[in-house]
Amino acid sequence: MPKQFTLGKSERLKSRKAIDELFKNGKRFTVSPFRVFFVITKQTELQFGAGVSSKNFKKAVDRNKIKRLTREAYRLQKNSLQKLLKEKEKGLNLFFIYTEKEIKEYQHIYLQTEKAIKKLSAFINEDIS
RNA sequence: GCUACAAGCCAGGCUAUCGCUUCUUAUUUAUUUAGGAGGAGGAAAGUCCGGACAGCACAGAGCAAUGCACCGGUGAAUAGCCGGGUCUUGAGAAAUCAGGAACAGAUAGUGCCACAGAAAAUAACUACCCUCCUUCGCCAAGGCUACGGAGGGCAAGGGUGAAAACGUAGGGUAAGAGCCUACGGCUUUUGAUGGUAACAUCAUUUGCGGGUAAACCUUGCAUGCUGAAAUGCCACAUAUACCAUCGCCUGAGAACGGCUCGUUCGAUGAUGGAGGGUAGGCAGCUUGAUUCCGAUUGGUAACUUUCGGAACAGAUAAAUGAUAGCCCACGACAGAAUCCGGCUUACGGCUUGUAGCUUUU
RNA sequence: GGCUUCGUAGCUCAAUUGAAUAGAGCAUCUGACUACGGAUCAGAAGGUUAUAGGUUUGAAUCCUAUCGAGGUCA
Repeated sequence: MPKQFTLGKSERLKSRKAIDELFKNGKRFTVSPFRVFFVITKQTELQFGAGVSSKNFKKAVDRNKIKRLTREAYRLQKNSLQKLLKEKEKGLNLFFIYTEKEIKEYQHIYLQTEKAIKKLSAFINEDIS
């Protein structure tokens, strides 16, 4: 039986080229602390990345903290997206950028990530129809 | 008890659940799953110094640029560290104690020193003194002499200023002056003694023409440049096309990565513009001048010799986390990116020592 | 990871080969003008020159360290 709540290397957005493409041509929307970039692809893969601007957070410790919290919230909630994509036979490239200037609590980040994922699944449904 | 400084140590722990990453064993071999082991710091930071390592260059010469500047030691090396000297600040009656020093040269040259002040640097001006001339005045008719002029003495005094041409005392003189003498201060030469040396002490000798070199500069010493986005290999991909300028051996330019000489190369050529393609993987990549502990050799010390033991991450959009519970001091500063040695800065707790203040006895 | 520039009134800038009260404009405050307000005129206040040391008789300026804000190199 495979694990559910994983976030391994293959599930992260790693290619520099793909990221450049995402910021150039991807769609975007904003949910409270995050600005979400995404692109719907033909490969059936869900790839995710997170980032924080060094202008908003000067200390590397703070940036790491936020990225970890974001990854954690995404990891526990990405299953619904994965299921949807399998049904529709599509892929998705995702990037979350933290835009607030203060560190929020995990609970808040968790809730906002949930909203973002709901919005994403709505976009996927529209794209198909 | 509080505060400051110095030294040393620690950098929350345990349990459960879900996760990340490296290595390894087994299973399967598109690779997945399971087990085991490991997984940020004292500053990982600032990038202020010094190296290792790598590439290019390495016939050489000159210029420039940058850095350093008391002595000795230490170490791979430094602007680090240790010890010493000199100067200096504070405390003290003193011995001494505790700091600080960018501590070569101002007699190689140039520049600058506001205001004030006569003058901020070859000493001029004023003032003073002597001789001569003129003669207002006085007069006992011999002379004396103000002011002024000429020549000479050049040197004390001149209220300022941060700073004014050694200080004090005496002699000397027409008036004066290190002009001379004594004491003191600084300085130059030579010698002796002590010390590896800086230097110290003593003797001898030469002087006493400000400050500023964190102004230019001079002297001595050192330095080739670049920096893991270095570099090597594999894979993939295209554009020997277009425009401008120069040039095709009477030579554009390139290399010697600051410049010049000089040397070598040099024609489907060079530079610039605009544009096209690729930005995947492996090595470099983590065990090395390594760090720590114990004993030991040498040394005042920094450090070091030998032996034994222990420890040491390796990511690549970038790994150490999240949630819940318990305990305590309720957790500060803060996240490796080629690797080491130092310095600097940020900061929680505990222990020890020193100093100060306060309270009680 | 490397290199490099800057920091002056609330704001935008001067003064940068060291020389004494650090200056200008806008904004602020007070007064005049007006029935009131604006504009205008007159005046005032506002600075530990980012911070801490040092050199110098004297530092915004020179030097060192720190803090902060940019820029740039594939």
